[in-house]
Amino acid sequence: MVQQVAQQRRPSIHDVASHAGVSAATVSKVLAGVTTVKPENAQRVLDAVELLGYRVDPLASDMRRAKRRIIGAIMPEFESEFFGQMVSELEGLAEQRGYTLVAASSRESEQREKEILARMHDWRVAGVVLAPVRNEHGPAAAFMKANGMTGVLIDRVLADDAFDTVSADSSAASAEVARALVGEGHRHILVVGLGQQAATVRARLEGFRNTARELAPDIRIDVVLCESDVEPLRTLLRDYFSKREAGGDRPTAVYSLFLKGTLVALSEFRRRGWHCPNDISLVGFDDAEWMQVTWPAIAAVVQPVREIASNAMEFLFRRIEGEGGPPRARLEPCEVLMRESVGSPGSVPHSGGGDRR
Amino acid sequence: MVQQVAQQRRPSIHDVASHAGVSAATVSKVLAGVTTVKPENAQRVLDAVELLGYRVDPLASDMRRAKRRIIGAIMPEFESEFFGQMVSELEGLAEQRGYTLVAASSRESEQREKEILARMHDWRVAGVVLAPVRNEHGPAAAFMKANGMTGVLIDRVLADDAFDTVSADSSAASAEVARALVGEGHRHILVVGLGQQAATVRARLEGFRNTARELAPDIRIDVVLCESDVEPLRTLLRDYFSKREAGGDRPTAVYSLFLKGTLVALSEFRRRGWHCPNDISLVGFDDAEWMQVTWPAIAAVVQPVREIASNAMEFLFRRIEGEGGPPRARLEPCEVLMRESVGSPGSVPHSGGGDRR
DNA sequence: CAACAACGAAAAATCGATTTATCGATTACA
DNA sequence: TGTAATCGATAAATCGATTTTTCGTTGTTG
Repeated sequence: MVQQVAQQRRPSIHDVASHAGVSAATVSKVLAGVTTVKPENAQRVLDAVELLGYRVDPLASDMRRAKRRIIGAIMPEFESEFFGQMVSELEGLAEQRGYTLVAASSRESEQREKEILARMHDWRVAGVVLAPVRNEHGPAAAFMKANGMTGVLIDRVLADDAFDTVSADSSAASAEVARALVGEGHRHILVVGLGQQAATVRARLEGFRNTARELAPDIRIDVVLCESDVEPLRTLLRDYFSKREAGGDRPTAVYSLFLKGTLVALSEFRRRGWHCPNDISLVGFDDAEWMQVTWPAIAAVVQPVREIASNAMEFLFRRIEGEGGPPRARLEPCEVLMRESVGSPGSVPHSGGGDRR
Repeated sequence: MVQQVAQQRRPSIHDVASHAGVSAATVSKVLAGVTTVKPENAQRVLDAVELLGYRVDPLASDMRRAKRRIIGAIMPEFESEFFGQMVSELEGLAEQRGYTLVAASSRESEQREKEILARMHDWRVAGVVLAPVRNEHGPAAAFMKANGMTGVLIDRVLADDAFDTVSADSSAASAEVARALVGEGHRHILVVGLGQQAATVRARLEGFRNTARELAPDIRIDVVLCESDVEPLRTLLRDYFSKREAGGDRPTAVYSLFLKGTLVALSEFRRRGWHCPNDISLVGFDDAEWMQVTWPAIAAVVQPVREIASNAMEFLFRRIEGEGGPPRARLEPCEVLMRESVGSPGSVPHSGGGDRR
């Protein structure tokens, strides 16, 4: 039985060694699974470990290695389902490999992002999973490059010349959204995005625009981008709709390229008393649990969080283990859930409930 | 200027020492702000630090202390807004004090919770902020006690004989919800909860029930609890409503004691084609961003995340600094946002939009 | 002028592990 | 029988800091 006494000082490897009547080196070897230890001694070590309730101090253990068994994860925020799930997945995957995940949030600030990265470098983490605030060309990625850090870039990123990247296939998903909206008969669509996420926004926008124009050359696509913060979008959107409504040529559908945009759009619809899909259709990039229980259920692009996480970790650990070769850029396919918020322009709403995944 | 060369090995304190022509001990003292160093030498040390771009290795630095400058945070999950915000807040507060926050998710498993705690103990964290899966009497808290760890319990917890606790004042908030619902004329209300969160659920339920009965002695309060998992709740709720509808005595309002319950309730309403608040009113414990943009906006109890986090950290650091005295149990007041999902039984919906906080 | 306090900095011990070098005992081989 | 190879285990070095101890100078005082 383990001796569960509330002792002030935890037993060290030397305590185990003296209890077992061997040296600390021998204890270390037994615990590392080295076979050149006499079975009898090994057993005595294991007994002493059991008796004292000894556990290796991961900090001390990591001291002697150049790379510590720590993976750093930097997310733009923790508040959203997407990044919450991402951290959760990454945590599990790191754990599986005997690593500890240390997660930090950059709070959508590139300045903070870099500071966190510097701190992770201080910790001599074995690798970093970075979901950059803006894109792969930010100061954080530059810092990683300059300091020879091992890392993977995810989410708001397309490809990089130094790091492996993993992200959702925004372009393909957007093309599918375009097919759906054009198929429903929409010929005037507003796309809402965050300009800051340059690469991703471009991919999503182009993927949508190209397919839409291909299917309906006469289509009109308006774009409202807000540069950095989300809050200005509220005003931008309000002004946009006021102008369009005055002109009598308002869009019949909105495609939001990011979650907060979907919320802002819904908020604006509610302010104007518009209902989906009768008054306007809505599709959002990024799914959330609530979207399927509202009236109407909101159509959304589901990002493959699990796949992104597992590929990112897979890539990362290969690099940690010294694998060379050019950086890989991986795109994971998304699922598009067409729910009740989408209908034909001026149609009656769909019947029946939302999907139940 | 800092020499930003991608060097293979980072400079150690000895490198700085030899560059400055002093001993490592002196470098350490200068960096710690000890004043017994000759100004001239101090300057040379600082110059060498600048030149080499030296930064202290936090792991090595922590080795010599009994408690490391690491705070562990254990949350039941990362996916929800509530715990996401919580981690974000805790991270900031730990950072302010020069500590690193290592967050882990127990994934609603007490088994995992204890394992994580053991790992944090291995790391010799200075303190732990634990949001237990169930309540303060779980194996995790017992482990902390048995090993003399410093910690604070938050959220699903009321009071403890060993640790400070900080949580939302569920009881008061529930009383306010009761006043609102009874005030609207509801006399048959269903309360939905998770039995596993014993203490919290009891506080929320009793707070609601006591006030409701006080205001309307003839009120009927049904309770549907599901023990551990959320999924069974879906079935329980379906059966409950089927039976009630058959009996012709279905409730006119639902109060969900936790977020997922609110989602399940909404999902069940949608399945039955019921609309809030005409067919039924709904209030949920725990607010989320989307609740104010839906039709109708969902009434909710807003937990004071920031206050819980800052009090928890405040308590924790006081204990880390050796403060004694009996454990404190702190309750933070909630805000109740009565939105459009609440109305009088059989009434027409409220006019106007949702709130814009 | 000898004795002693004060000061600043170097040397050494320490934290808790891992890894390399070393050492003694046994076995193998010439 | 003497030397070499092998085996198992220990001593010692190492990781990168902090903290305690020691030591050499200066400066002060009786």
